[in-house]
Formats: sequence, structure tokens, C-alpha cells
Amino acid sequence: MSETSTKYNPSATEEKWYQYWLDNKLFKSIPDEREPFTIVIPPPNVTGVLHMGHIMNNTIQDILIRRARMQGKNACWVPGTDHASIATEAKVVNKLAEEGIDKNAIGRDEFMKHAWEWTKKHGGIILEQLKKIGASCDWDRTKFTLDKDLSESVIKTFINLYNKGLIYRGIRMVNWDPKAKTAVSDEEVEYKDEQSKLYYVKYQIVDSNEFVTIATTRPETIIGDTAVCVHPEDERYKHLKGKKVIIPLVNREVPVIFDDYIDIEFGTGALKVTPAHDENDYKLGQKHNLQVIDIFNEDGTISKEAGIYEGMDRFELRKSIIDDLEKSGNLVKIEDYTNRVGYSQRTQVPIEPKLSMQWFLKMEELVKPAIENVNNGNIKFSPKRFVNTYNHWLENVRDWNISRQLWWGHQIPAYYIAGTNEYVIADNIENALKLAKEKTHNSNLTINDLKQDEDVLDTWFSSWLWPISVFDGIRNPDNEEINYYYPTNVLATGHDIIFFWVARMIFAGYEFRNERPFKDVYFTGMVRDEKRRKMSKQLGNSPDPIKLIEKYGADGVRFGMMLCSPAGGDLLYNDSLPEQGRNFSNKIWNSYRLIKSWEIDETIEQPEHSELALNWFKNKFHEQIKDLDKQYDTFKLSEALMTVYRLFKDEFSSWLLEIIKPDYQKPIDSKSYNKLIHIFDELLRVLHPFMPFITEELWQHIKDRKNGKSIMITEMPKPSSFDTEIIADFEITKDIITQIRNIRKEKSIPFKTKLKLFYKNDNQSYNKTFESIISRLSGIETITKVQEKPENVSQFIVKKTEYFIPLGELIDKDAEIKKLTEELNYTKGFLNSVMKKLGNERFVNNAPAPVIEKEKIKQADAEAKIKALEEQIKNLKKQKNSDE
RNA sequence: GGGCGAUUAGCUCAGUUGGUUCAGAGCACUUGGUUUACACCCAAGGGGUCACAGGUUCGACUCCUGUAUCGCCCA
Repeated sequence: MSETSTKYNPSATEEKWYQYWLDNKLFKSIPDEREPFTIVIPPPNVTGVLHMGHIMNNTIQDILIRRARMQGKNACWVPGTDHASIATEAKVVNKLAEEGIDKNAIGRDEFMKHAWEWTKKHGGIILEQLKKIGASCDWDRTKFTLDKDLSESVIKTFINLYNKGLIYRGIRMVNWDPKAKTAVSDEEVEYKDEQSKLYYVKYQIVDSNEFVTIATTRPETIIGDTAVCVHPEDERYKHLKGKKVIIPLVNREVPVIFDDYIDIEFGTGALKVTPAHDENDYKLGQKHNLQVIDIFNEDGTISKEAGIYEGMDRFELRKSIIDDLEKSGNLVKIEDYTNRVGYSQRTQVPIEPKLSMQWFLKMEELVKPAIENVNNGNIKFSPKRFVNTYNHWLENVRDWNISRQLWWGHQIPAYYIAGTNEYVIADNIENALKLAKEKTHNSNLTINDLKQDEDVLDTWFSSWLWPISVFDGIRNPDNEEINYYYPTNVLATGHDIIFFWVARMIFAGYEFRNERPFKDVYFTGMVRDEKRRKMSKQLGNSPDPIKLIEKYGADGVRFGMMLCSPAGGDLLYNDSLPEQGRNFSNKIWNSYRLIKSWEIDETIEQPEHSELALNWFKNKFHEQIKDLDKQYDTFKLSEALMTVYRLFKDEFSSWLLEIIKPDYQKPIDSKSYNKLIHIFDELLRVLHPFMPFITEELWQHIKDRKNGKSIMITEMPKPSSFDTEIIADFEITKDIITQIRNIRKEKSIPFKTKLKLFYKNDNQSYNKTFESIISRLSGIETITKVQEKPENVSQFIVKKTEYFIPLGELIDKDAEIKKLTEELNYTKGFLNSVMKKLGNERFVNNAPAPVIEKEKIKQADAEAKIKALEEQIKNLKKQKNSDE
């Protein structure tokens, strides 16, 4: 690209360098003697598209992996995708529906063909998009959770856990998604507050004209009622002991039962009991031996068992049944009521609690090492507070429903034996047959007598193995790769999947490797818009990341995402973020242009100011990268970026370059130039993890680089010792320069007009080191020490030194007096507060000596300053009077 | 209903074991600038009773208790 353009053009360089990195296999990792640094990507849904959350999450991972690589570690970032059972199946079902094809009509095998076709067509797009932001994944390692090796790992794991007695099959109350027609886990249910109604319905008591009134939010389920329950202590209902009531409409007689589970205060104190469709009712049903009537089909329509309303939709039923209850005179009243309704996370339809035959994984023992090792710090969470959430969940976790009534996924390796109630668990049908023959003692069985379970495993039952299975550590537990790369170093993921994924990976790690899966977990927040709303397609508030990259450059977008994403906190996105990133890219670009524009002259001496400034910057640089390392190590990446940003923009561009910059059309000495190039090189390296493309582009430009070389594999600058005094002195120098610039501005004195600077200080603390820099940056021709203040000067004080700039007639004495008086008053107030502290006997007696010492220094400084200010004001007033 | 966390400048956030590098950063804002690297720029500046009320302490943004508001997780 043209080096003369004042604007950096990202699109021209990004593709070039990404391809260069790929061509030179710079992302590739194979085990060697170096220390490994491993990250496994949170696998996005295979048919998903990149959104802002992915950008943030993967930028973080890329920053960490690029830094590790530059620290000489063997950095390995494993990419891949997740088959996302329910989400992908839903997409394929929809697509087929549009073509008029019904899933069940075509059957499992045919459906799977369509699903694979869909996956091949849409799969992997997201990985291509990740390349656009510069993700340095080892693409040769790309995995998919339905790959042969990963699938075998899942099946092997299932068999292993089954044989250990940790997996069982049984009828349980599950969260039923009537749209996807599958059970979902507790974690896949989202609860929402809803304005609904509380219906009061009266049930007639058998052999009586009396009624009992119950309150319910779900009148439609009364057709599945098998009891009415009241509290044993409730005086209102004691006479109902041993009685039965008649369910309206269905006219079934059911018992009145007594249980202290009932909340006497709620509604009428009488509860209808529907064991098939409510968790608590189910428990009551078991306790009191109640009949269970499942009134719903798997699609949410009314079942034959209900007796009436068969085939009606559940929402239709609610309307009908209210009408019917009203007609029959059983509806007493309706009240407004707010209750929480569970929705399926995937399909967003209300969940129906339903009894169903499912496979479960026992959690109790499995989670113990997971709790222990997070709490003892073997696995660190950033931010720490997520440990509480994590503990709370694990301590109350219920058995994991791992079966799904879907086809897209790992089919459960259970084989039912025809003519029996037996089944066997095996990795393939041949082995299943062997086991079946043993189990039944029937050697005549054939494959045709076996039928594999129709269900597939929960998607998370494959992703919980991800850090192990991508290195084939399940099938070959002692292979070189798993031994080298595992445990991984950092997991960077959203806190919304702490239970779904993070916790499960942790206990999987201990169960299958007896080792943590990662050392650190960095939880990211969610990307929201400025109004804190979630990014969503419906709201249209989610920008297309690819368009952003085109507009602001990948580096600009990365910069913007990292500018303010505290661990665990949400990122409020708006376009000014990548805009800042783009502006910064441009700043870097122009710094390079400036340096490259200079002609180098070997013969000229290095000016003093350049030597001093370069030496100062070296110290400043090491001070800053020490902070930087600390920020990285504590995962404060936004702060780390800010450190680098300010180091480059303020210290390097605004101070160092301004000092070094030769006069117009003059050459630069070669010594300064070479040092500056070295500094620029180091800055680019420090910047590289955040902004990989522009840093590569410029790194390749500043010197001749051999083909195949890359900033990616250079060494990250390491902090070394630095001189704090030089840094502090330079800060004072900046202060002086700023004061002089202010005087110029106040008096409208152009920079070209040279000024003289005088200073007066009675003590010896004055440091002359940076005088040449003061001269250069503030247009001062001489700096002279004086014993007495000269006349007609503008003045200021930095530390204990007074400075004067003679301005002749430009001096407005009244304004000077006013300025000085304001400062005097402030300093007096300050001294006052210090004296108050020192006058407090209890402070002097109790505070530690260094603290008191500091206060005394403050006192002395303030007193000296007050004295000087008073002197100055007095003199000015005297001069003013003599003028008049 | 239970738990966790927050409340600091107009906005988004830092503030590490109580004490002058503790009231900070970036953006935004105001003012000035045709200083030939960059207006996607430079320089300077204003702006906060650290949610509120108590307490501990010589001393509290920091520790404790309570109140209010908000957010998240779980039932």
C-alpha cells in the first residue's frame, strides 16, 4: 500500500498477512520441548453466523494466544464447531417444512441425509469469519463434535459411565418442549414473569351438595387431576377427611388428600393435584399413591388418556375449558395473577412438565472434585464472584437428563432386545448382539432382534469432553498430544454457559483424566447495545461484524471490543468503539510515516535532547510493560490495552517523537534513528496481540525482513529494571512545558517567538537534566538561575521551584495577582487541613511514623509555597504601584 | 421467595491488604490551534459530598450494619 497516504487502509493488508501467516504455518502447533499454552475454542454452532459476542470472545482468546506465542510458548488454539443438536435440527425441520416435507414421514436415515447436507452447506462459515478478525487458530486441528473420533469418544464415555453405574434410565418428570418434541435439561428452561389469571374452580363433593373451591393458574390440567389436596391443620377442610370430589367436565371421582406441603394462605387453601404435569404434584402423587394421567401428547395436543378434548391444542384447551367451566357453573371467579412460566430456550415455547422415559446421569459423586478444585483455587475464575454461582449450582444439582428425542446427534448406544424388557449398552450392534446373547442366554438372537434407542444425547454430553476429545484423550488416554496439551491454560467463554458447559467440563476433566481441564476461566459478559438491550435480530440492533471489519478494519474492531470489556461485565456496544480503534490504527500508521520520512545523516552528532528523551522513554517503557504484564496475568485486558494505547499515543507519539523530530527538512542522526526504530519495533510487538494486522504490516516495513519472518513469532519485550527518578523528573519536565505552553496560549505568543526562562530555588532539589528538552518543546532560548525575581514576568511554580518568563509589556499585573492569589488561597486551605491533622493529638500518637512524616513534608512544602506566593504577590503589587 | 453482585465525572469503567503518585482513565463536552506525521489530529480546560443513614477508627471510596435502587442466577 502507498506509504504516502495519510490514512491507513486496513482491507489492503489484512487479507495479505492472514494468508502469509497461513502459508508459513505460523498458527501450527505440534508438541515439542517448549512449554505448551493451549486454548480450546468454545465451539460455535456449526451452522451459526458470527455475531458480536463471538468477536469479543475470540478476540480475547487470540490476544492471549498471540502473547503466549511471543513469549516463546508453544501456543495451540484448537478451533471447531458444535453440532448443536436441538438448534440445528430445528433449522433443518423448518427448511424441510418449507419444502412440504415432514420429518417423521421421511424417517431417520433420510432426515440425517438432509441434516448433513445442511451442515455441509452452512457449516464452517463461522470459522471463515473468524479468520477475518485475525484468529490465529491451528486450522489443521479443526474439530466438529460429530466427527468420527469425537463421536466414538462420546459413545465410549457413555458406556464407561453406564458400566460404572452412573447412567440410568427411568420415568421422571422432565421439561418437555412440545415444539421440538423433546425433553430438555433444567438449564435449557428460561423463566419469564407473565401476567396471567388465577382461576377459582369449585369441585362438588361426592354424595353432598357442598363444593370445595380450588385456585389454579392452569385450569386446562384439571382433566388430569387425580386428587384435591388440603392442609391437615386447615379448619375449613377438616370435615373432608375420607371424602371424594368430582372433577368437573370429566366427572371423575378423586380423593381429598391431606398434606402439609399445602400453603394455607394461597388461594383457597385447596390445591388440585395433577401428578403428570407438575413436579410438586408428582411428588404428592407418589407419596399418596395417586393415579397419573398424562393428558398431553408429545406435541402438546390433548391425549386420548384425557378422555375428552382429545387432539385439541393445549392453548386452545385453556380457552375452551374456561368456557365450559363457566357453562357448567363451576367457575367461581378469575383474578389477575403474575406467575413465572418456563420457556424452552431454543424454541421459545412454554415448557410442559411431563412424565417421560429418559436417560439420566447421576451427579452427586461426579461433581465433588469439581467443587473442591474450584474452591481451592486449582481452577481460577475471573472474575472470582462466579465461584459463588458455580458452587450454588453444583451443590443443588439434580441428575442430568442426557437424552433428547431428536435425531441430529449421537444416538444413544442402548439396544433393546426384542421380546424382552432387556437392553444392552454397546458401541456397535455387533458387540450389542454378543452382550444380548450373554444376557438372555439365547444364542439364536440376531441383529434383527435388536433395536437401538431412538434418542440422541444432549449436545453438552459431547461438548463436556471437548478439551479432552479434541486431543483424542478419551479413545487414546495416553497419546502424546493429550499428555502435552492437557490441561489447557485458559477457557474464555460467556458466563451464561457456566452450568451448561464450564462446570460439566470441569467434572468431566476429573472423571476422565483425573485432572483439571484448564487452569483459568475468563468469563466474558454479553454484548449489548447502548440501552443495555441484548443484541438481537428482531430488534435489528446487532451490527454485522463483517461489515464493521470492512469499515473500521479488523484491528479497529478488535481494539473497540477490548476497550471496555471487563471480565464478566457486559459490553455496551456502539460504533464509537471501533471508530476509536480505527483512529488509533491511523495514529500508528502516521507515526510510521513520520519516521520513514526522515533522511538519515551518518555524519551529524546526536543532539542532547534526543539522547535524553530516548533514555527516558526506555525507562518509561519498562515501567509500563511491568504494569502490562500484571494486567495480563490478572486478565485485565481492557486495562492492558489502555496501557499500551497510552504508551504509544501519549508517551511515544506526543512526547518522544515531538522531541526527536528533526527540524523541517533537516536529516536525523543515525544513532537516534536506529534507537527509535528499535523502540518502534518493541512497541509494535507489545501491540501485536491486540492489533495483529497493522503491527505486522509496519514491522515488515521498518526493516528488511526475510521471507517467512513475522512479528507473530518475535519475542515479546520483557520488563527489566528502570530508573524511577528519571521517569519522575521527566514528569516534572512535562509539567514545566505545559505551564509555558499555557502562558503562550494566554498571551497569544506564537511558538516561533523565542522566550527566556528564569528560575529561582533556594534549596538544591532542582534538576537540570531535561533543560534541553524544555527548550525544544516550549521555544525557550535560555534557562537561567536567578536570585531575585525579575520584573514584568509571568510566573508559575512546579514542585518547589519558581519559574519566570519575562514578557515585558504583555504582562497584565492585575491578572497575575489574581491568579497567584487564587493559588495562594488554595494552598492555605490545603495547609490548614494538614495542620488540623497534625494538631490532632490522637493522630500524632496513633498513626504510624511514615504517615506522620509525610504529613510533615506536606506542611513544609505548603509553607514554602505560601511564602513564595506571598512574596510574588507583594512584589507585583509594589511594581504596580510604582507603575502608576 | 433464596442467593450473588453492583451503585465513583454526562457515558462506560479502574481504584490491588484503610493514610499525597486516592479521588483516576477513556470517551463525550468546552476553549484554542493552517506548529508540513496524523482534523480519523494537536494543546489546554471544566466536571464527582465516591447511592443514602449509622457504626468501627486518630483517619473510611475502601471495613461492619441497615435502607433504597438496579442487574444477574436459582426456585
